Amino acid sequence: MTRTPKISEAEWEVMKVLWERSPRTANDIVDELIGKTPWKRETIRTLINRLAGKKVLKFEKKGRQYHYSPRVTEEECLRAESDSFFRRFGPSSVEPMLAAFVEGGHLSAEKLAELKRLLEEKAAIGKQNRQEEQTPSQEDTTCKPLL
Amino acid sequence: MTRTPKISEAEWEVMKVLWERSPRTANDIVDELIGKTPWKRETIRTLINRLAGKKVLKFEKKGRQYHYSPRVTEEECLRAESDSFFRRFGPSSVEPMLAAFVEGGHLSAEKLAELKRLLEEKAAIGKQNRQEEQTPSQEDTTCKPLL
DNA sequence: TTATATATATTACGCCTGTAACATTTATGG
DNA sequence: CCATAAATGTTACAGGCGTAATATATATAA
Repeated sequence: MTRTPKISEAEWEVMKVLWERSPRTANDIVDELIGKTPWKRETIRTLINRLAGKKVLKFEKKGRQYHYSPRVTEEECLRAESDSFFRRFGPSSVEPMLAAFVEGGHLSAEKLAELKRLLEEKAAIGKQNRQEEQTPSQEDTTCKPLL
Repeated sequence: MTRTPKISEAEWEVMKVLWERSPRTANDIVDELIGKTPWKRETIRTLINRLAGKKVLKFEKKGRQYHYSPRVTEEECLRAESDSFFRRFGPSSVEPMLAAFVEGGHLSAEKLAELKRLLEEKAAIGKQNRQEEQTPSQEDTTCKPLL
């Protein structure tokens, strides 16, 4: 899928259970989300249908019921959300954002180390690119032009 | 302001011009946004009014016109957005997010260094907190319970 | 074969958002 | 004092989202 359609907040919860494991029947999804959320079965069904409508889920009929699977990966969706966040709030947003993450205390020391490593790695690539006049280095993973 | 109300994407553009400089008259805001956006004057007026309705702008009447100022800082709004992003996408989102930022190539080497420093700093504080058994350290800025 | 259970499909409804048009008030120049 | 311009205020309207209720189709048990 080239461009991931907008997945709303509630819909995202549905996607999460499917990313975790799929294919799954509607009831299976419903059962998992009841208990995790305050939603009625019908609400969850609506979300599933909307996702299917957006073509972000695929399904095949097995007897009387459908088995759903994601048609987009969590990675690409997260990527799209990140890009969107960035477009929306601008470069100056990154630092407060990261600060919020870190201060939220949700990040383990390992995660922190990992992020630091990521930054170092990217800094190195950046430097290299600057000398070599823009070698795109790997498959271009960019999604779409800003705005 | 304890809790920043939701500021929509279009509204955010209005806030940006006010954060840049304020107070400003409605026309001043309009003039700046026409040219930067495809919006009609009326549209921008609507956005201003909605923001005022949300009490996120304050204004004082000077003669025939109002002079608007933000009632919330960009920092606290960004903070709220970051928290929300994080709640929504979970801890596993942070790395892809940061990766997207970095790979987007929007970040200068300086910014990268700054982020790294931030991480180091927070890692140190984290370590300290862990020994001291969770000092909550500052006013609780959390927004609302998850779901 | 038919009633029942169970799965899916259709419809609802109010709020928020993007995007304006139209209406009203008011300061100011004549 | 009054008309006009310029500012503000009111209303609109469709599409997305949260949150369901209701209706329909269908497999299976009796």
